[in-house]
Amino acid sequence: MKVRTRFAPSPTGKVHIGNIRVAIYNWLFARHNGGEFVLRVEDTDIERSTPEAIQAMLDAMDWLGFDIDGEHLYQTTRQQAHLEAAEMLLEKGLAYKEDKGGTGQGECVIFKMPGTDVTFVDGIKGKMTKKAENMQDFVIVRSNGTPVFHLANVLDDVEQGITHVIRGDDHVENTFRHIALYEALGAEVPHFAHLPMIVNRQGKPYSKRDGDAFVGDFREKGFSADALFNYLALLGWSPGDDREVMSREEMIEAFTLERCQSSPAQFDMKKLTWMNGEYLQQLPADAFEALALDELAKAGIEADAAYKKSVIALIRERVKNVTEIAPMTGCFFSDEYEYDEKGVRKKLQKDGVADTLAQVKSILGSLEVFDEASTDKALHGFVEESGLGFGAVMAPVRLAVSGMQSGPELFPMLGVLGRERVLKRIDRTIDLFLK
RNA sequence: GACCCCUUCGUCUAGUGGCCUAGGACUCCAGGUUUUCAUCCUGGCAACACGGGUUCGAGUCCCGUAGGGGUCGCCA
Repeated sequence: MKVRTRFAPSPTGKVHIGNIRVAIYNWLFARHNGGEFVLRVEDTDIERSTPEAIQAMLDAMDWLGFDIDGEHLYQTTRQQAHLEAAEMLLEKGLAYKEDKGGTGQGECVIFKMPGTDVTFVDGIKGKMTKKAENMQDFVIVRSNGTPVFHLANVLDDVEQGITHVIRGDDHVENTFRHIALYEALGAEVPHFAHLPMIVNRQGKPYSKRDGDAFVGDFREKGFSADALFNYLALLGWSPGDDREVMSREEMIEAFTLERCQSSPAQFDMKKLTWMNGEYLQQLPADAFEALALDELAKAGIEADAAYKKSVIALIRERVKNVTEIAPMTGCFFSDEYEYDEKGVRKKLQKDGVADTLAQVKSILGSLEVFDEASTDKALHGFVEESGLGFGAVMAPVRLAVSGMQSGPELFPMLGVLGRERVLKRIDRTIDLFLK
């Protein structure tokens, strides 16, 4: 039988990374087995399942590059079928009506547990058993006539032909009940696998307070979808060798449930950041350029196209996250950059620096051609003649033309900035700090 | 409290009875490269929760203990 897995989110707001990780594992499992991966929108909570929330969820899936098979199933369209199934269970005596707890709200439909132990083999945790005496009957249709999650979920999984239900740890208890439901319904029981949860820095499950755990937040923070996908896939699963940065094809090829961890994993922003940098560095030069150009546009930076490209090439190797690009290149596009205070104190405001900068300015001003090679040669010459150390000359120059203590290599930077800017900035620096 | 589950470096993990004086990655630290910062290279710190078994031999199997998590809704 063809493997078919599903992702069944209730679109009640933002998509949590814990949920998306479950989707990733479902997707990897399906693809590894040449099967299908479908989506079901559990939108029965009318209050919170707004069109916007549904769209946000779909956007997140799309951004992460999920290819979803077939049509999406919206649970609200299935209510009739759910109710008919409940009716059938009632007729067969597998469920009964009762005003549970005597609330006066009217009668609800309650599923009768079969009175036998329930056992299943979890794809991750192994054999799981629950004794009959530890399980209770449960409501499947509310007294207001609407189906409850358990009924809807099971029926829809049957409808969609789901062969493997891979979901969060928090569903383990439900699974015992669901299996009883499948059997009462005369449906084939699928395989189950329960993934442990992701926990926060304190080792606790994510709560609303951990506002940084939504897919959209990572997107806004400049993480690449591929890096996030890869990182999340590795949070609780490993290919069994030392590979970490992996393509989707490699992950699909290596993925098995047996290799999934059965204990919770802690989310580590530092490692995600590292991985994001790896993905950025792996990018072909033109792809990186396009990305960077986009960032500059977002920051409202306008400049000559060729100039922008040469600036981008300068910072290419140092970027770990696209959001660093605009701040890092600020001094190339505007004279209004800030000076690093500490750098000014340590490198600029020292005896002789004014004189050094004046000499550098005159040397650079008299160059026939002004580019990386010529500035390199001229300033090295000056360092030797003057007997000053490299640092004593280069650090003030860097600070003068960029305001920063660190940054791209100095000579390429001078070449890109061009003579006019460089000379003007040296002048200004002397005026600002050395008079 | 009852029921279910989990437990290898700070973190993610490899490990399916001998290849483990426990390997990799992130982080951190030191050194090298670099005019500077970053990159890069080299090295370092750092773990089998605890206690009993089983076995010639246990991180690996069994039993306890401790700690952690999940569930116990006419939520999903």
